[in-house]
Amino acid sequence: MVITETITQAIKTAVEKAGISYDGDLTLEHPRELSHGDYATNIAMMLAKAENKNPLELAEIIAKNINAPEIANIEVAGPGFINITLADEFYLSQVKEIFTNPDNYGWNTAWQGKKILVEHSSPNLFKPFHIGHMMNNTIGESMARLAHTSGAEVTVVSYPSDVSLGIGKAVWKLMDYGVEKLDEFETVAEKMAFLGRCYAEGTQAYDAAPELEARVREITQDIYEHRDTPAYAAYKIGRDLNLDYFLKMTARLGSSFDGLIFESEAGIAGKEIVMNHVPDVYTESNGAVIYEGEQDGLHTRVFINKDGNPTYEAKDIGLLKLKFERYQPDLSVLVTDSEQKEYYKVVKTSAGKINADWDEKMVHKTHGRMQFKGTKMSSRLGNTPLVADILDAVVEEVNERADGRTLTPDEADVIAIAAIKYTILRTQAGKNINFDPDTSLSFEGDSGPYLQYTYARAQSVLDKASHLDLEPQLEQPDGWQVTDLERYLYRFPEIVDLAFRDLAPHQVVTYVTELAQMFNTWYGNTKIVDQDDPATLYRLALTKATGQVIKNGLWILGIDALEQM
RNA sequence: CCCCCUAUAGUUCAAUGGAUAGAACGAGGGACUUCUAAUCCCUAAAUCCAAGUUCGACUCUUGGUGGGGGGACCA
Repeated sequence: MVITETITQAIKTAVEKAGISYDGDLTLEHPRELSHGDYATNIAMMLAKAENKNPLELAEIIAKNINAPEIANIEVAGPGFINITLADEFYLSQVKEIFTNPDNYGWNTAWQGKKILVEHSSPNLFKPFHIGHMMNNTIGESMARLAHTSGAEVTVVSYPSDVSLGIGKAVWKLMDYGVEKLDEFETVAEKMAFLGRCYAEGTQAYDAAPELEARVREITQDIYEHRDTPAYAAYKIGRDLNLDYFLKMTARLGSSFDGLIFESEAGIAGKEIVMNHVPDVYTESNGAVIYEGEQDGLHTRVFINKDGNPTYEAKDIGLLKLKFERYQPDLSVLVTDSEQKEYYKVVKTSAGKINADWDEKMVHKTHGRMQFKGTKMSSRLGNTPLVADILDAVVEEVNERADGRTLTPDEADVIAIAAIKYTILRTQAGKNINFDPDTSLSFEGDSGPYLQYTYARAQSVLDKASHLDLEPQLEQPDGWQVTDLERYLYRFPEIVDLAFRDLAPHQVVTYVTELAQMFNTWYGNTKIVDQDDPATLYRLALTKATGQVIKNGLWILGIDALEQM
């Protein structure tokens, strides 16, 4: 049985023995201070009023009746907390767990046999891959990995925007420059930057010159209908370049996709569904088909415009259908920018009236924005930092900091990505991040590289021990003083479970950072490898266990651990 | 005008309604002949304002103020 359940049961039994009937929930938490114990419950304070007793006295009575082999000590403290300290054998048993199943330590089976679908990193082909996409990718990838820890079968999809008026504008600009201009750029990144410029400049030109509208609409239609025209040919070139670049870039960041669902596919499916549900779900208004969100406390949105074309809303309905048909998920997670929050509520609510699963089995998670010193970025204006540029800059910074070490280009890349991902994931998803490339990216203290460094440091210790023929041993030596590490390691599965339930990677960040700090402090005042000290072997076990938990935590964050740095 | 989100050290972030609000950066002071100093130790420094609920509030409620997002044919 999981330790939290064991203790919860022991407390419930104790409450019963104290002659109190109570079958509500009770909170079991880790006290902020390790000196207060490993778990604490506020049950006495909660019951005191109803029982008309002093909370401290009540706590004493309950505490006396709590009994479990895993518990070493129970104390009543503060306003009526019952503090529980676990037994040395329990800590040891958990370190053994880590050794038994290292690569899956922390995972559980709550969703075994079920399917979870995650959609993230959906690009707009022709728009550059900028920092906002990186936020989405980082957060989405981590949520997908959290889903994996639950034992579920996880499928990851992306939903590229391959048709839109905006793309028509970009293609117009591309043709205006001449498609052959693409050949002037050597690297793919430069070609991408150029296409991004076409998108921004095409939009500007369109806004400034109304006479362009007819031509742009024609191009857009060429794309929709795959007409054999120069515009469609130009579009194909740009689209394929972008898609290829997108897949390579996300792979570099550590993501892969099991499937792509294109906006053009979803549009066709969506229009049909929406039309089939007029007037029971959607209604006609001013020539358009809308959903009246006011009936649900939301706002009205247009699903099919007066030209008969599906808007993004209808496309999202089509997307839902395709997702549920193709993958039959028990839970479908969508990760987008928070600007789509209110919008998606309308889509989701209306979708639920067509198929209840589309609402009930669907979770929309949003992430905040990167704000650059208060300036909202806008990819449309083309002044947004591109992921490629940011990575280059950070890699350069990493190499400067390497300070005598030899880093391979891959290692520098992995460290740079860790630094960026950490800044994104440390904050609760949904909140905006104030990003200043000069100061936000840290390589010291709370940072991705700090975690990587701590892991590498642990490996280095193990390495040294190994050369001395010293191997970790799972046995607490006589007179062993339990360390903070042991009292923290066993919490990892709890943290992972909590983080999955809320799809909140930042909880993993916080935990792994604290664990790393504990390890480094321990490292600082303990000589781990000491041939004359028999406790060395158990210290090596702790070192190995800690490294493993850091590595597993980093995996959830989508950050690679380095064996040395 | 309406709806949603948000406000914590100088800065960037933590804190299932609990005990003395934690880290990191920056500032000041220390620690490498010893397992990796991208590290560690010490010091100073914070809950937007006003009411309310509660044994107990950064957390919940109401009203302000500042910031962000959204509000019919963009995505």
